[in-house]
Amino acid sequence: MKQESELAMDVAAPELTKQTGLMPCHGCEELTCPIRQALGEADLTTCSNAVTRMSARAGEKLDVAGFAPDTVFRVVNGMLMQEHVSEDGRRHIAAFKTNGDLSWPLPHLKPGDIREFYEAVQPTELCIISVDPIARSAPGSAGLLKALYGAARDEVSRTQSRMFLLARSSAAERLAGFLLDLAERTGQATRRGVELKLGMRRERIADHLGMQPETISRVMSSFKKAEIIRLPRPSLVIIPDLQALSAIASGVS
Amino acid sequence: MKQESELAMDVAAPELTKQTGLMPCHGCEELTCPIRQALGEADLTTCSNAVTRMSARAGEKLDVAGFAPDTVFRVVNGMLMQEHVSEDGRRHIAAFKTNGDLSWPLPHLKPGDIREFYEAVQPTELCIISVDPIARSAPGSAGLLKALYGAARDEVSRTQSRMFLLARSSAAERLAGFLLDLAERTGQATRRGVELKLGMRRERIADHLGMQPETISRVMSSFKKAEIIRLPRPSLVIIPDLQALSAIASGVS
DNA sequence: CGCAATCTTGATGATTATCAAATAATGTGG
DNA sequence: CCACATTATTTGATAATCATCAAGATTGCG
Repeated sequence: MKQESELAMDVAAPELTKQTGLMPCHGCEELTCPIRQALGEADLTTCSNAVTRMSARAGEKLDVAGFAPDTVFRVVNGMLMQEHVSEDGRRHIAAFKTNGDLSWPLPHLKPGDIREFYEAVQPTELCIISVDPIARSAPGSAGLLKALYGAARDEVSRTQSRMFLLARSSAAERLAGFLLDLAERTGQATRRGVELKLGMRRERIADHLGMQPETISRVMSSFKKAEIIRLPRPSLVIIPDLQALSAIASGVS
Repeated sequence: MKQESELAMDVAAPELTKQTGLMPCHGCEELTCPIRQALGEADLTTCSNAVTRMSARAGEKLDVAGFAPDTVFRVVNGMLMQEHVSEDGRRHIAAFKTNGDLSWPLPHLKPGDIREFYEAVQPTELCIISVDPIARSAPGSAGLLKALYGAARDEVSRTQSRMFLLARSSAAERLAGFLLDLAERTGQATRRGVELKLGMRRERIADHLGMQPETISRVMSSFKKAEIIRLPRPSLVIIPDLQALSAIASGVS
């Protein structure tokens, strides 16, 4: 059950690069971003260091320990893994965050608690947002808080669904659910079916689903044999029939 | 793995009783309640049906399906289980909510989705709150949203810790963690140690931890034999040394 | 006190983890 | 672009953990 502790944690001193310019969100086209919406054009200069836009190359890690508790991350594009690691090296990936997703750093509570990291699966751009200064000064602050509250509520719902999955679903159900989730978010519809590029290794999928990489591999093979998916390469999944996968995910054995 | 579907779901048409009086929070002493704080004394009459106080007897169930998406529950006292049930009867208890805890109803998404119920473990009083009308009209609305946002963020953290537990911990670790959590929230310090009254059956603990009741029983027995706990009755746990339990919870095997 | 529900314990089975190769994919320098 | 080294994935054999089934033992309640 225990995993080897990767003590060489290899957290790249965030080589994330600050965006040029000090006016946050100025000229940003992300219209679904709650911060962009709350900051009227007029106020783009008022809290110049409340928002930092960064980019991360595939594989880069960001140690979240130093961030204030009012911080929110927003993934602009690409994909970020939200990783939780315990003292003894056990690992769980709480979420794969993509386009427009928000993420809240886990507060560091007692010693012996889990630590949080973010790691880019693909080249990723993200914004690191300090909520407090914006909420204090910006005119659209009420709307900002409302939007953030709604987003946090949505996150609660998602994590609760995932708790159910982790508590009460079989290996096949978990993997089917994961593939469906990713397919909805990043899949490309083709004439063969939905094509899904897995940017992460089996080990990371296992960490997300509370399993071992060998089990991921075995279930993948079983799906392939049952022609639920095609698997031209380990990192490319083609789903001819989403409903078939969906049936497996919801436990129609 | 599948559990028998309890089709006779036995959801008592909420026999919850509306509190007398239409002025929400009037005279309410719950000073930690974010709504109570946001509603100035002056405005207690403005949104008279935004808050409903109810009480539930032990075992009563509340089907949450009818509530608007801006609803929040707040447990005043007692204990409420937040249950998630799938079509085929598999069940997960997302949380045991106690004093002052907030809970947000899970939105009902697609068919085949999990359904949510709340069930009182003990006699419980709770407030059912419609956020929108208060947020629109009350003067302390900014503070309300901020408090709710903070509470939702905390809930995200808790559920993420629980995901880690469900994904990566053994049966003994899960149960130890559960007993610690309850002990902190409802335990009574005595000279023998922390005394913990379990108001729920083994089956419900199992539903919370993603296990079977027999396994709960076995792990309990093993704790008893190792003198980590004493168990005078099935529903009474005495923890002489919280740290011993804590060590088990964090995987010091 | 006696019944019904709950809990405990034992025996067995299913699922998934672990260990160990073998195979396949990916990247690199010539 | 190819051969090779490296890393990731797959597959097989076996073990551990937890679930399931089936009695008993307790508990709590009327």
